[in-house]
Amino acid sequence: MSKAITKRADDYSQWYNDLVLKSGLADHSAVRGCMVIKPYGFALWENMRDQLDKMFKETGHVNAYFPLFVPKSLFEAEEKNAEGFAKECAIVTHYRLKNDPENPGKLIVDPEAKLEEELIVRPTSEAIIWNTYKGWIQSYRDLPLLINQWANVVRWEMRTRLFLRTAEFLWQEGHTAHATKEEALVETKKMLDVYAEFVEEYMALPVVKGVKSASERFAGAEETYCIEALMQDGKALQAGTSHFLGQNFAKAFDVQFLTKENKQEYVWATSWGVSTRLIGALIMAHSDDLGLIMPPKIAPVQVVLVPIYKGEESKPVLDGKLTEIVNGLKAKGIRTKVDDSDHNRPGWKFAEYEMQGIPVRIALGMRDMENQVVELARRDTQEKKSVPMEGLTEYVSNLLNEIQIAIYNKAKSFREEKTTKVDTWDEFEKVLDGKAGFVSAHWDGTAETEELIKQETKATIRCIPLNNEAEEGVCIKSGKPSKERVLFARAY
RNA sequence: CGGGAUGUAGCGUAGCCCGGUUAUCGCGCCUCGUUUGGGACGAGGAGGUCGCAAGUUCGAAUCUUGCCAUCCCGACCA
Repeated sequence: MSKAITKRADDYSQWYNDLVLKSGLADHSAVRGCMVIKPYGFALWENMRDQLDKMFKETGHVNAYFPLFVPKSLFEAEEKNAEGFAKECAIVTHYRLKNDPENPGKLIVDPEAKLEEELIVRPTSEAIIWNTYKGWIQSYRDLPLLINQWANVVRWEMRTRLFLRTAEFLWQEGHTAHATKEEALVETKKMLDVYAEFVEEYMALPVVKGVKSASERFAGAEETYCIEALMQDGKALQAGTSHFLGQNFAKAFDVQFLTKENKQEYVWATSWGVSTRLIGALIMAHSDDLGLIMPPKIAPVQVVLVPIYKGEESKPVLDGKLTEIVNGLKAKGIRTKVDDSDHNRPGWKFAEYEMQGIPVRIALGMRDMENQVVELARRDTQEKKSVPMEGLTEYVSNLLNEIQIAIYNKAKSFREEKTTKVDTWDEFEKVLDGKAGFVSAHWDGTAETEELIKQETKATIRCIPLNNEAEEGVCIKSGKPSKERVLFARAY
């Protein structure tokens, strides 16, 4: 019975959904718009989280934790931020249930237990954090304050999608305070670089670093930097953001410090975050019709070993050899799994671990024992070959690195092939509807034109790339002059 | 919240139009045995408020009404 799933443009959503469910990363939950992250999916998230955490610490940040609930009065303090999130908040209004007098055995919300002030379940933590920072910052000596938190947040989206847009999701959010604008800007860009490095090096996913147009900016930010990735259906995905918040939150929460010169000044702020959405990006960018493809550096299991028994007497022989191989791999820090269960046959196991995207599979049978080889299959290219047992650990270790690079290069050439420069409106529409992907085009810089383009084509400005070259041109829509190209795409 | 579709076992489904035995089939699950180089085979077995509620009827998975949920398309978004 085949579990194969097909990736076609017209049912990409279905393909994606099947992949998430069948690979064992996550399940739909009983709660609307939420998901259950299963152990395999969580192991992946832990690997990503640990690596990011390490990178945050290397750049001088420390972790802390702030409350889930934000009193409404704090939430509304920074007006733009509050307005931006107002339409997607879960709100706690009561604190007690009681027995339903009309319905024995059932509970109702106790109307007596209404909160005087509603609590907002954080959709992001700027408000509660800046309210706290107010008490922590008095002097320039308290700065910079470089704090990150790993947390869950809730955004009551109309439409949800596994990993990409769930009502509750896991993320990290960094919130920093600085004495000067320049320093805060450096921090904003530094963290964008950290994200780009993580996503490219560890997730093998090339990204475009850029800055958002005003209308795509984070609510309450002066400038939003982002990394944008391209999925296999030609749609773009925002993979991470880093915001320069100016003094907006400092002013809203009255966070001032005394400078060396004994002057009161408002602090400068940044915030930055990535979420479990990155897992969605990983799935959509690398997978094929056989299932997931995990980049070795973050794969929960890097090598799976499958013995192929033949008769009772083969078991101790093969098990012994497998233990030896596994010990060698483990000594090199390689994450392994041995599947010696006898209720599934080898063919079943092969298909199953391909679905899970385990980068390397080693099969060992009596035939191999005679020849002192193993059968080694790599997930990304589906190549199979016999490799001598002698020097196997070294071979596998090198292969994992090679696979990591190969996956990245594949995704990168895909993106390059799907990035098109266009100079006319006709061409613009044609590319979006046919080839899709990123479209690099001139834009007059106005929100009106941006909105018009969005209305007519559903394409948005993903970003203004940071490494952009100055180039004189005319806007594809309005014909007005433009100094640089921006990146358009349809997006998730 | 607008437009469309769908709810039958863990999953996928037949039956519904035209009401009538014990609700169909496949996968998965459990037991025993034989197997194991690409998703094994045989025998036996467990598992169901047919989304919920009300109505019509001698009788409802099937007809009617209301509600709920899910998915897809819009608006919104990490």
